[in-house]
Amino acid sequence: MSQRRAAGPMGAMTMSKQEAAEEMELRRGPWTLEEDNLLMNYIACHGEGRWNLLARCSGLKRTGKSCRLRWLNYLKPDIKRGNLTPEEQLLILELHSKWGNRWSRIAQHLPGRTDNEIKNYWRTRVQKQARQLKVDANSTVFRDAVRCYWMPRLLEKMASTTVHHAAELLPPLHHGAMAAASSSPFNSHQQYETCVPSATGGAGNVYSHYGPVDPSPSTSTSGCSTAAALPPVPCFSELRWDQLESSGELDGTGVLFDSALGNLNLDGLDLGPAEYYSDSTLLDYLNSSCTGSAMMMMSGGYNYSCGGGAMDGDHGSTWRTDELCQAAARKLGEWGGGI
DNA sequence: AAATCCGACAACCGCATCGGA
DNA sequence: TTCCGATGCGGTTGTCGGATT
Repeated sequence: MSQRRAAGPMGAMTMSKQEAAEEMELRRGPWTLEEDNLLMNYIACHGEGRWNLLARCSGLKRTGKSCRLRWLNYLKPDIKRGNLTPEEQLLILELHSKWGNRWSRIAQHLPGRTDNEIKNYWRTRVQKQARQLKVDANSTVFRDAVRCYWMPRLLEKMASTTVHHAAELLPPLHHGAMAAASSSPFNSHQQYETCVPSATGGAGNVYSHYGPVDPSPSTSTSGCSTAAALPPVPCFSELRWDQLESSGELDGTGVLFDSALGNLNLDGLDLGPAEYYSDSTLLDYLNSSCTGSAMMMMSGGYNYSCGGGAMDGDHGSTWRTDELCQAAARKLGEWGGGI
């Protein structure tokens, strides 16, 4: 890394010779192993804090600020390295929705993770998705998208990596995250009934509904809460969306797949390429026994809806996998419809 | 094989706040 | 009460390494 100087040439000219000399000696950029050892040894002997004093007395040619940052973000023994787990990601999404960019506050709830790490995660992963969706990451619309899609996916990941009920393994705050995920407007059967578009309206649309994720472990017998019970599912992209003919008309709330554009829409908002949602599934929620689950797919005259108790497909199936077709039919049977 | 692009993350900067003199 | 140094926080930048062209 280059050894940048804090002040430009003109700034240096205004310094005293001594100040300039001191400034010249200050190191910047990546820390060396020797510097790390110096810092760790000093803190081992004298403890944390008093960073400017530390910087002066330790022999490090760094600012106190730089020493503090290096220690807190990298050298501190309880720092957790490696990728964020789905649990941690879920917690970040939930806490950020509550507190915004209060990184240090969020970090307090993720032991071993630093505010810097969380901030970087948000900027590189979450904001990237927002950019792709052409929405502001702090907008209500994006937060809803996170709650409706991202959180359920993380819950699925969590469930797939544990043999126990996910909720039982999580600290209380995670229940909040689950509740947020489950409170999606698409995750309540009651709400669904009021928001689902007409099965015969808007030809060419695909509506999907993510099944509820019950925050309460005690209600797992309903089948709604046990993400762990969801079967392995084929990739969403296997559905060959590109073969669906769509007018793109959206009626009511839900998820629209506009196959003409290849994008998903949420309540009229362009959510970007369908592939982005590839590992989420219409299918797993259809396969789940949750009664609140619902999905609608309307494409070029092939109109299906699940969850409202009706499903018609007079023009034949446009489902692109046998699994999805079977699951839809099964779900439809449960709800009293017919394919 | 070289050049370019891009994601990830460490580090820096400016500002706000705190606390002691 | 005011001043000033120390510390904390969030935004931004720079660098590195892997992927892609």
